Amino acid sequence: MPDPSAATPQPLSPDEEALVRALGQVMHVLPRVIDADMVGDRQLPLTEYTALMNLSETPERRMRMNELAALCHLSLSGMTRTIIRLETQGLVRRERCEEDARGWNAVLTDAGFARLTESWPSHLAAVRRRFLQHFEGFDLTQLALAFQRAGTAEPTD
Amino acid sequence: MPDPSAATPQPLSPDEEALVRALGQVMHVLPRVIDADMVGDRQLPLTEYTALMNLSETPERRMRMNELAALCHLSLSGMTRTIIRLETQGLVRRERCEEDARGWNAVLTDAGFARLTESWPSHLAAVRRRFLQHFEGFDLTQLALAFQRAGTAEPTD
DNA sequence: CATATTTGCTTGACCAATCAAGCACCGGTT
DNA sequence: AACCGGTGCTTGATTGGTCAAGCAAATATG
Repeated sequence: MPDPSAATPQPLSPDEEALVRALGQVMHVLPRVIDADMVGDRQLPLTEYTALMNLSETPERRMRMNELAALCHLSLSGMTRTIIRLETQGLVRRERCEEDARGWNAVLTDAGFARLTESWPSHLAAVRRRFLQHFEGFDLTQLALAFQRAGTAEPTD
Repeated sequence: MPDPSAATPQPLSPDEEALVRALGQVMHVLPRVIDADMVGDRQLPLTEYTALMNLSETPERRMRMNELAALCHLSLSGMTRTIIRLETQGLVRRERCEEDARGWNAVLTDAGFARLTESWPSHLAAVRRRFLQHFEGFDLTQLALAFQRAGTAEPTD
C-alpha cells in the first residue's frame, strides 16, 4: 500500500490505462447486451437464467437459498426476491428444508427446466458473440485463472 | 446466427466455461470492492468519481451532459441524477450552454477538482490491487484491444 | 414566416438490487 | 425444560439506475 500522504503515486501506463477503461466499458455493456439478447429472444432476464441454471446443475435440482445466492452473486434478500419472481412464473417451487425447519429449498420445476433448455442456446450464442469471440487466439486457461484471482476479493483491509 | 430450432448447439469448452464464470464473478465483485475501497477511504462512490475524472480531463473542465453520459457509461437521465448529487455537494456546477440554449455544461468546480485530486491515489491503488496486479505478465495491449472489441456492442440484431 | 419535427435535457414511474430489522427455529447451557 | 445467543430467511426502506413522457429551444419545411 503506497503511503496516502505521498502526493503523486506512479500513474498508470498507457497500456494499463487502456485496459482499465476497456474493462469498465465491458463490465457495463456486457451484462446489458447479453440480457437484452436473451430477453428479446426468450423473455428470460440474465439473473433469472442464472438461478435456473445453477439449480439445474444440482443432482436433485434443488438448493438452499444461501448457497444459491452465493452462486448467483446475489445477496440473500436479492435471491429471495428473484426466487419469488420465478415462483410466480411457475419455474421454481419452494419447499421447507427437512433437516432444518428454518431453511428453504428452491426447487426447479419441470416447467423451469423446460424454460432453461429453451433459453440455453440463446444464452450460449449471446456469450459467444458478445464475449468469447473477441478472445480467439488468447490462452483462455491463463486468462480464466487471472480473472479468478481478480474475482476472489480479499476483504477491504 | 445459429438456427434457434437446432436443439443442441456446441456447448462451451471447459476453458471457455471457466473464463465466462470468472468474468461473471469479476463483473460483480470488482466494482463493489473498488467502490468500497474508495468510499471507505475517501467517501466518493465510483460513479461520481468517474464523472469528476472525465470532467477534469477536458481542457475547460466542462462537458455537455450528452458526452459525459457516454463517457461514464450512463444513460442521460442517470447522468442528470449523478450531476445533481455532485452539484449539491458543490463539486460540480451547471451552466447553460452558450451556443445552444437547450444544452447544459457540467463544470468541475475547484472543490470538485480538489476532491478528485484527493481521491485519485486511492482509486489508483484500488485498481492496481484489485485488478492489474493479477495480469502481470500478460500482453496488456492485446488484452485491452480484445476488451475494447467486447465493449463495443453492436446493437442487438 | 408559421408550423412541424427533431434535439437536449429533466422529470415521473418503476425496478432490481442493497442493507438493516424482524421472525422463526436451532443448539448449547444450567 | 426454560432460556439465550446464533442462524436462515423474509420484509421494509432506500438507493441508483432504467425507460418513457414532457418541455423548451433549434431546425427544417410549406
